[in-house]
Amino acid sequence: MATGAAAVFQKKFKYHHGQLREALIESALDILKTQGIEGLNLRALARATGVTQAAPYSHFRDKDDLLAAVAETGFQRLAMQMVAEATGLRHTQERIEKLIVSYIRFATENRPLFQLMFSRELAQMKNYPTLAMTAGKSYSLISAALSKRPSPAEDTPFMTVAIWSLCHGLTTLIAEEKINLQQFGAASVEDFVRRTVGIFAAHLV
Amino acid sequence: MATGAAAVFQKKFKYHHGQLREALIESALDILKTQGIEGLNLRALARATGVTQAAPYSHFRDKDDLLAAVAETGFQRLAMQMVAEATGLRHTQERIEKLIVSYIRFATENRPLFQLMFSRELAQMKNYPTLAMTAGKSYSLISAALSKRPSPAEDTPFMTVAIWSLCHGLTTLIAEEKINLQQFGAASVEDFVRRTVGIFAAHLV
DNA sequence: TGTACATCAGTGAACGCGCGTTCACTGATGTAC
DNA sequence: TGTACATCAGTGAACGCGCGTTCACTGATGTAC
Repeated sequence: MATGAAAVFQKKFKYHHGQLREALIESALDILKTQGIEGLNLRALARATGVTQAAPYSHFRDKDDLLAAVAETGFQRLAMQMVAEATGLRHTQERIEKLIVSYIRFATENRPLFQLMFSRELAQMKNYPTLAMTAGKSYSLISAALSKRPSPAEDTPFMTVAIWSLCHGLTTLIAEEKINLQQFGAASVEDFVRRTVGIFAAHLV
Repeated sequence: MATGAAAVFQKKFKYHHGQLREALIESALDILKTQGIEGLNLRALARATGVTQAAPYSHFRDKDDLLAAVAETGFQRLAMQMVAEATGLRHTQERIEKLIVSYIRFATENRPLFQLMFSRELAQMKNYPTLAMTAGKSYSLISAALSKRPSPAEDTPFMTVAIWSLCHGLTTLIAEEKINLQQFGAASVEDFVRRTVGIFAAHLV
């Protein structure tokens, strides 16, 4: 069942798996990709990882615990992707645009994972402090880009929420197909974001 | 179980209810308010409406059908509230601000309903054309307000998505408690929105 | 270097419940004559 | 105006399955001596 990266972790013929925790997370990401959130249940997950359905309980307290770990991996990768794609861009507007484009790309290319990351199931999990921290990384990237402007104004906090909300709003609406890029005659996501964020240009110095 | 408005529709002692469809939707809204989405299942719903658990099937094909109807009611009320609160405001910026404030208020005061309206369960329902139409009403309100500017510029379409995304993004982030208004030293939602939307001011003429 | 033993990751099977849905029925309503 | 009958909204009971979780167990691993 599991394909690609997850297969690496499958050592079917050893009784002790060795890195089952990582393998489970990887399989979960696979399942999300191919079957969506609805397809992600512990039994299917165990099956895909080549292990009994009780085995995950050696590594995760319950399903929530596992979902939290999967989501956290998602947030980490999202932040890493944003950092990687925006390296070298020091001009504020360019950098902000790239960060947003990266955010949108991540969401559209990993839609079920993104849905999980912002699902209400996960929002209820107050007991996962590292999750909240990791989730804050992408916000920090945008926040940092804005506060390093040559002439930061006193409206910077509001500018930051505005850009952040714009980023997240655009992304969810695009990912859920409530905004259709083609209708705007935009050549690409880059183009679309440039023209949308451009409206803030005066404030981006 | 059902309280308030829903109670009106409860006629426990008549075999034929008479307006069960409306009563079910009303009870569903009650349940959402008190128990959240997780608490909304057909059995509990029937119980709250004072009817057997098979009764709803005379009015709704299946659970999805019912959820769609509930969500549609939500979209209708949202749009109505926005219209009502923004009546008389003709200055573009004022009107936009009021529409956004109204949107945010609706979401925070009807959080589970709002969650349902934008849930992935609902997003999958392509077979409910009236639902999609009703869902578009609040977008139309913002779009209309912007296109009626004295000097509409050619960036109006992008302006519209930007404002719309800002509106929806702010709202979800506030409703899911990922943005905390107090941290911004904003006196009220109105104040917060004014200062956030204010950043677009130059473009709002 | 080999043996005894604690540890614990994984097995296999079963529990149990929440919940959507179905089915044969019954009671109320309204319309034709 | 009263009676026969079709219609259909609601009843009561049961089906069934997906899925999280538990439990007594077993096989592998590593450490002390």
